[in-house]
Amino acid sequence: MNKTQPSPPCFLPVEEKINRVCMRLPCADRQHVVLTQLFKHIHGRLHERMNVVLREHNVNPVSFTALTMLYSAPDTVLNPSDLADSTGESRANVTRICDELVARGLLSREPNAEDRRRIDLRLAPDGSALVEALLPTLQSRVHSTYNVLNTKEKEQLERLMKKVLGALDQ
Amino acid sequence: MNKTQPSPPCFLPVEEKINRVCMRLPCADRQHVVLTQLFKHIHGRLHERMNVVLREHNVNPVSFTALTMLYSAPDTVLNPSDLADSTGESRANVTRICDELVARGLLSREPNAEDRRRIDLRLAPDGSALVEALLPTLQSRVHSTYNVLNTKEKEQLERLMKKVLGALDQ
DNA sequence: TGGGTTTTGTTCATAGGTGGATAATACAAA
DNA sequence: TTTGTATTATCCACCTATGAACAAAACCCA
Repeated sequence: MNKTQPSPPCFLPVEEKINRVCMRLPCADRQHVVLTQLFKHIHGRLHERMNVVLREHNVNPVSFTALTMLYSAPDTVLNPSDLADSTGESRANVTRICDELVARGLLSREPNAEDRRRIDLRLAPDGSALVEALLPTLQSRVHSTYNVLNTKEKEQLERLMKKVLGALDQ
Repeated sequence: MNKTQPSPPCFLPVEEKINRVCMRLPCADRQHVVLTQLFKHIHGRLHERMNVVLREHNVNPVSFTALTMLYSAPDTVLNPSDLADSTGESRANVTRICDELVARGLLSREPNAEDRRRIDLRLAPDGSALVEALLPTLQSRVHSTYNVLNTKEKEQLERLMKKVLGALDQ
């Protein structure tokens, strides 16, 4: 059971630079900077890998997240602002994304009967089909990465990240 | 000692949606999707927090990372492609960033004597001063987040993330 | 019933970022 | 030397994302 994990080669040069910064600026906490950079790098790689898979189907990560959120919604219907909340994108961006998805026939816009300010975004059959086709591929080509961790490690990682996110939430 | 960490409120709606997706698509591994979303959300928050601090000094995160990498370099000199590697940005983007930083007098461009294709980017005194002024602020307003974790948990998190990054590296 | 305040979705100007083409230089091999 | 290939930095066209401003509709409360 290894206690210390060797830095992956791609991260070594970055870690060296962090070490040198901290030598010049003793106030900086090396480990905290390292953690932030790790988050940045991992997120970047994950995003890039998703992009490779999605680009083959002419979708970008944000559009795909939107489709997935719709897929999971009751009746596969959401309003643009729900979608903005779910995806973390700005409402302006959601408008643009939906323009494109509607043009491709992956979802439809319908006026909401109860509140005339609202618009119902409904996932079209082609949209459902796309989500069902892509998720397994993402599963095997992106999410499978986590299988370097054993069950206990995955649980630890989930727990620690939720703790950090909670602290970032205030 | 808590074994399970409650999901922070901001993440609950996302986690619910993930659960519903996985109910409709049993092939999807719920935990892997959750981990990926956690990386995305944490990275987003960290980036946003940094932005708040940096914007007060009219710098964006990429520019600041570039300045920091220069700050840590021997003689505070790097070539544009070194900088692209260090920051993870494209070389085209580095050119644009440096245009701006040079215009603000934070660094200078000098021809490299040994290889005339190269350009030496040298951190100017104002650039050093900016790094030294901003790092402690980032430390207290961003990196301090990690203090919700105790020493052992920080080490665990660092170890687990390095393991994941290593797997993403191939 | 009115008046102000919120919420919703959209538009627009602009900033940020990328891939591909390009010119200049270095290098390697015949 | 010459010739071809690689590398370096830059420029350009294009795509993506954001914040501010806006109009329309809903809400709230005196």
